[in-house]
Amino acid sequence: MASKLEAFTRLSADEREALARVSRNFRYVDARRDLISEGDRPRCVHLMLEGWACRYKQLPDGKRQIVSLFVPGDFCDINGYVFKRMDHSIGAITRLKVAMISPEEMSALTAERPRITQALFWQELVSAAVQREWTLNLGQRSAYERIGHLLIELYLRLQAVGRAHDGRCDFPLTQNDIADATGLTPVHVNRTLQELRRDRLIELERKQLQLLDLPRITDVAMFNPNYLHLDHDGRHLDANA
Amino acid sequence: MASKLEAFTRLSADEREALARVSRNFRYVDARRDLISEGDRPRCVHLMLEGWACRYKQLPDGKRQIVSLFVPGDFCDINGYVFKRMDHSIGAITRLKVAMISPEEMSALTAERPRITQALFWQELVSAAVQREWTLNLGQRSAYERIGHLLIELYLRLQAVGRAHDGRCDFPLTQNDIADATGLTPVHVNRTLQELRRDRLIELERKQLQLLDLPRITDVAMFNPNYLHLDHDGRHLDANA
DNA sequence: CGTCTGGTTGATACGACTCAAATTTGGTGG
DNA sequence: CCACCAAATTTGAGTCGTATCAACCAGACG
Repeated sequence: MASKLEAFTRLSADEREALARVSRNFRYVDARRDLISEGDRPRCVHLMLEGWACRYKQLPDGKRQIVSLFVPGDFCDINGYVFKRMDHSIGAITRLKVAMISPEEMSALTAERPRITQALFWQELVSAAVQREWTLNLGQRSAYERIGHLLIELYLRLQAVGRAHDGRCDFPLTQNDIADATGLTPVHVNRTLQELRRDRLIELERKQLQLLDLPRITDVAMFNPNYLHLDHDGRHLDANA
Repeated sequence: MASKLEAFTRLSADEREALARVSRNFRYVDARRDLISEGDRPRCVHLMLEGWACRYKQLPDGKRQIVSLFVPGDFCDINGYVFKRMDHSIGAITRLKVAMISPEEMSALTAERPRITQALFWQELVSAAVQREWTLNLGQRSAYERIGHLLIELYLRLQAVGRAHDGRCDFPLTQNDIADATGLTPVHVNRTLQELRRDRLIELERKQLQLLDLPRITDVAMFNPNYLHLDHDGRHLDANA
């Protein structure tokens, strides 16, 4: 498992071993199944080992909003178990391999390992920054920009964990999922994707995304990578420095 | 200062005293001034003592999105100083009285005071939950519901710190601010507020908001207070229990 | 093969935006 | 206390982006 934590700071052999140990207790979840649902009592932290998931909220009238996406290496709800009840659901986009980490294991993992603690903390802060950027995305960008922005973000996040190269990456979201994440209708997502293709900015088929011109799409989607904090501000924690 | 922390757990005299001490180093900020701007290097935690502020992000084309609002008792960017650069700005809505707390003071405040640490942590988690709800708000609700939702949220948050009663509270946002927070145009906000007034759901003038029928507006805005976690899950930390 | 899910197309409707101007409010200085 | 100015709110007319509804199509799968 190429933990995302390595994107923040290089870990020592011991730290890596501890992470691997905690990941040994995993399970598989079918695509389109909930890992945990709104109203449930949270019991453990999930670490995504394989596949994509999403956090979503639903309205009484049936409308659904995907509020976050999780890709391999992401922890979800590190602190979730502090609340008595989930105020949202976590659903599998694809078939999933996830580690289940109990609060006790979590404490054991972080005790005496400040670099891991710090890296987890870091990831939480980045998640919050991403959530703010999504707010901006939904509030101020057009459909075209919004979808472009989403594609770039996911590409860069996958790249940070070694799962994207040369503008190419897996992209298992259906147009319906994209609609739920961007606050658009599936029909309009379809037409907008066609526009992006026509403009030679992307190719997207068979769950494979290719960004054809990263500088240009970055520009038209007004994508500013600041918020991902990928510039390794955490280097000073490098175990091998 | 009626600290918002008291909304989560009752504090002991010592804890309250420590908070008061740390609040002694405050400054005033004029309305419409930035407390800190995107790109700046964060240097301290801010605690809102008086007045309202917002967190916002701006796009190259000039569009602006308010991504969070801060009311008295809120800490902003408790962990902000972990990042090298701010990925957003904090602006004063009204004239502001804010405590400036250095990272060192922050450590001193929390060291040996687990209830304060816990309460701060709690507030961060609630902020994240609010951010997710805003994502839902922007993505799935109509203008009418969206504005209604915002009004209810702020009313309840103010109520939690003793600044709202009987459906009434201060509401210093201009229609322009509401527009920036809801992703609508000021003109449309104006018309939608008129609708809410016509439907006898709210009164809003001279920066005073009155919710005329909380059950009904809660229903039409599909407001579910879960996400604010106001149900005192943190009671077990009560210093006086 | 039929069925299902995901993707595509067309026609039409409507919610929210734009632009421009008028009006009201609140603050400031004479 | 009034005159003035800037900021905030309101109104009107016209447009546009996105939603809606309803088919239809393609590939995957049992």
